Amino acid sequence: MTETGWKRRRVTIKDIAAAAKVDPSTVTRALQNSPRVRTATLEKIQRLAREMGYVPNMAARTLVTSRSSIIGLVLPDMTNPFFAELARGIEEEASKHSLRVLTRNTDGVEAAERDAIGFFTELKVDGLVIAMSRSSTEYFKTLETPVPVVHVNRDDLPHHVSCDRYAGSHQIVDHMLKVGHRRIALVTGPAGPAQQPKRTAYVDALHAHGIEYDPNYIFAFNGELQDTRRVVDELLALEHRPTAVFAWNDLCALGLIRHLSLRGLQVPDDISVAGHDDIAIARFMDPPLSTVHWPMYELGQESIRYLYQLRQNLPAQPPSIPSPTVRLRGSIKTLEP
Amino acid sequence: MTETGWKRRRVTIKDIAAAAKVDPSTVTRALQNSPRVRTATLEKIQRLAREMGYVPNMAARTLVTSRSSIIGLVLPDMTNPFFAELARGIEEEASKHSLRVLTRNTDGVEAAERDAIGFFTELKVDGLVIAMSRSSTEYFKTLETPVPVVHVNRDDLPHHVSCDRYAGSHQIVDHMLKVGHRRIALVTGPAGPAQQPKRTAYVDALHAHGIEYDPNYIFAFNGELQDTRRVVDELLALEHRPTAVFAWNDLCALGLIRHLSLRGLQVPDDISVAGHDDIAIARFMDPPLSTVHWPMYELGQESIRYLYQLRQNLPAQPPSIPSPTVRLRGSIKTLEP
DNA sequence: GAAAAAGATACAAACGTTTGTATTACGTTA
DNA sequence: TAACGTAATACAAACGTTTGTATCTTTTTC
Repeated sequence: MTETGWKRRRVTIKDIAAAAKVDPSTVTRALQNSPRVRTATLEKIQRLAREMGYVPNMAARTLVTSRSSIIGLVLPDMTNPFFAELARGIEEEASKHSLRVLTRNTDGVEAAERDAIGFFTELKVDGLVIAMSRSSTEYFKTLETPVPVVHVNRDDLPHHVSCDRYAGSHQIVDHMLKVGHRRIALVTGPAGPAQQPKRTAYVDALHAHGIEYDPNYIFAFNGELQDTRRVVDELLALEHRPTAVFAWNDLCALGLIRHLSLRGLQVPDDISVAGHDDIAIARFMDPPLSTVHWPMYELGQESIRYLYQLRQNLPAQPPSIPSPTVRLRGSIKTLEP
Repeated sequence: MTETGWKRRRVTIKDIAAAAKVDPSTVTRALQNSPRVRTATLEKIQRLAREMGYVPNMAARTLVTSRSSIIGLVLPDMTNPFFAELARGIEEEASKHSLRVLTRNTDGVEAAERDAIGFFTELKVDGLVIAMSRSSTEYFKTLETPVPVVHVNRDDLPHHVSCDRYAGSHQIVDHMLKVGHRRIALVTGPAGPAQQPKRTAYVDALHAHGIEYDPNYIFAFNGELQDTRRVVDELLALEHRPTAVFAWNDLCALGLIRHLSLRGLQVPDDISVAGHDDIAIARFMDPPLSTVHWPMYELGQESIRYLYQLRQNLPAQPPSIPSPTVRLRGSIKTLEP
């Protein structure tokens, strides 16, 4: 008749109630520090709960309150450092509000995204953070979730957290122009809300320096790292090879640098490269990557704060995130003036 | 009296029961394709459920069945590509069993780890995958979780999924020796189960080539990327500078290469570097990193399969994962013989 | 054609909380 | 000291499922 190894029943509120000779409802209230219960009783109950190793049953609680203290996070791929950073920001901030985060990857597939949203509503999450979704504006407009939703990097949707897509890109292209580059290639990524502002910034910056933009210097990158090889091939096939490239993002820049190197071109001596996002490894690349710092971690934090306000029907206004800034490191070369 | 915008009550099993003129219990059974209900009824109910937009209430289900279809994942930091890969493997495999994955980061802090485990039990997860935990063997041995636990990369614990820590390391050091290196430095990481096997493999490989290992060539790296700078400084301060370095992991290698470069040493021409883990960007580094491929994705998958067996009390034996293999790329130079 | 077997469905309790309301106990005031 | 207000606690219903058992039908068997 040994004690250990017995799969003993979990201790519930009723057990505590019995031990304290009190009604279960009183236990609940004591546990949430309600002023309705006398201090002495409250303390006794809390002590008992601790001693007996009480651990609340979330399911039961959720059933009656229909809130789960879970917030759902939908993103393309957390393996991508860019999103991983977001996830950390969200998690950190969520834990301050004692909210938990459940993450689903969608690989940018719209169906997966909708499925994830379905799952989360089923789970009665307290809120939803959706990052970089591919789904259409219409879909979200008609979507009736019983919970608040905050979108990250989707300026076109009602409740979003984002920052200036134009400014950073403009600034870094402008910088390249200022240090003497005249032929600058732009590598664009898969269609999405980030597409247009970057392109406009690029064109504008060129114009401001009296340069007409040349469509031949714009390359479409499909988002897969391997695809950078093709881009490099095309880029080097140009009659007047660009002296600088503004890459879709840092990962893209990484791939470009790699394949340029394979083709015998050193960055930045033979060609300059700028990235976007400033993922953690950017500064450890060789050469360290000059890039636009996109504050994913902070965006994550803000999205939770925003959600939190929304949740209690506060008159929440979209948080304002400072404009992204340019981080100059070693991958852009100053040309002779 | 418009329809839209009304916050209408969620449809429950009872609603369907009413609509189908049948008992709720029959609806439940129909929904889980029980043979106890007549085919005609079953189809009617399922159709109704679809039409009425029924979505099950997880909380209620969990309350009565005490299973949540959620499995908890505890890892140090999903921002780290190494663990991100694991998470994807787990998620992918879990979704095949229609299990969902909830992730918590612990930053390698033991307290955070225990808290996470507590939270997950509270949530009544169906299983727990714990990766690279710092907590002591004793803790886990005495830990009484009501759910099965699988450890990733913890060969010392009862239920684990891992692969040969010795083989890959031995192989890559052996390779460096074979191509002519004689002074090979080892960079070790923070204490953990991976520590000893790597070191032993290193020492053994040296011995096999008739070389006595020199403690001065072993460097302790604290796991923070910035710390690689110090390591490089110490390394270069050596009287007889090593011609090759076996780094703790790929990220460490990245940092080392970076700081070596800052000090004017090119990899692999001036010094060779080998990594460990083979994270996604390893092949895109400059030079592409020679490393030991550690199959985190597969380990993730296996951990779920294992968990699944454990969960139904099958006589589950730890899955066997093939030994990690060496991926030779450009970061190890062949010296003159 | 009656009894037995099987098939289909209904009943009811349970899971562990939370919360609005009812009740009791205790001071306070007139 | 009776009436009252308030503080503390108890009662009971509800949340939406699941599941063992009971009941009612239909089919099979002799």
